[in-house]
Amino acid sequence: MARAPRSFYLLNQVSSAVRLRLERSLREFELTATQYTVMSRVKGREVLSSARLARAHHVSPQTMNELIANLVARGLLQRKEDPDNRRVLLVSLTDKGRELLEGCDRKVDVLETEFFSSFNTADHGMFRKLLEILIDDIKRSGPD
Amino acid sequence: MARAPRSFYLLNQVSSAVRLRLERSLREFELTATQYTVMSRVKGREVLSSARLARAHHVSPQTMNELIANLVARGLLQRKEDPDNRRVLLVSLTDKGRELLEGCDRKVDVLETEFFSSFNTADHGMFRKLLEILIDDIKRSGPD
DNA sequence: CCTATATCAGGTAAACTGAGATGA
DNA sequence: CTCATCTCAGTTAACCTGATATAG
Repeated sequence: MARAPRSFYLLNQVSSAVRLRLERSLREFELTATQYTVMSRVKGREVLSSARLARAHHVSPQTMNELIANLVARGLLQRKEDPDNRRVLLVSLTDKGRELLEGCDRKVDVLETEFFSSFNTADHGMFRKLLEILIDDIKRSGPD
Repeated sequence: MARAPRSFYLLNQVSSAVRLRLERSLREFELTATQYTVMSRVKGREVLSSARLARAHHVSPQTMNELIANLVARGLLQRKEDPDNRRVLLVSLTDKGRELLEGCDRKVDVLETEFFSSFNTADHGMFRKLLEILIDDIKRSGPD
């Protein structure tokens, strides 16, 4: 009689499978899952600083800077001085970046639909609801 | 009206929060989350080869070998020839490894309980059930 | 002076590919 | 001969800490 696996273990199985599939899907765009996530976040907020992105992503400012520099070098992101604060460099998508991201999004939409295909509508709604409960708790109890 | 976030995004938020908390909890034992996962898997199966571990963990044999070599060097794992096949090195926990892992497990138990504290019993059961549905599907549709 | 932002330098763990040796 | 296992060597993306310069 084997003990029931940890919930952390189950969660990790699922999310590492997602990560693997995502990396594979994005390979044709020459984007890693991390880069895709960053670009998606930039798209959502329109303009924001590297430092803010770093906090949102829970990584050090150096790490985010490096990630962004790479995407800037590839012409997918651009940075320009915040008129309100010359110290701050606002990050945004270039046209090329926006176009690439749209291609990725279409492919990831398909991947996501496939991934949850064994869920019925109620299952999927419940899954999202439960994740949102956890996320709320994470934000309340310890964002940093 | 912002679009609802992707389910992949929600899942990633939760699992990266788990990862962060796990890394922090294990720091006192000088184990990374990956190393802890490997040791847990070794504990479960008692004896198995690096190659099998690599497949279970969806990483290349080289990566797993390196990971194991590190833990062997620290006296937490041991390898010895499979009597049935001298090419195969069976990996198992040392006494020191077993002891360390027990300490980790106790701490992770607490962490996990805290992490899911906003779930009631039904929520937690449902969450696990949904994850298990996804895992079954992953195993069926594309284990590799 | 202090804080936040950006950046330079250097380091690590965890992944990869490629190329080999060897036992079943 | 072939296949699986293990190992050596080299590379990468994504993280880290520490130290600095500067804008507000």
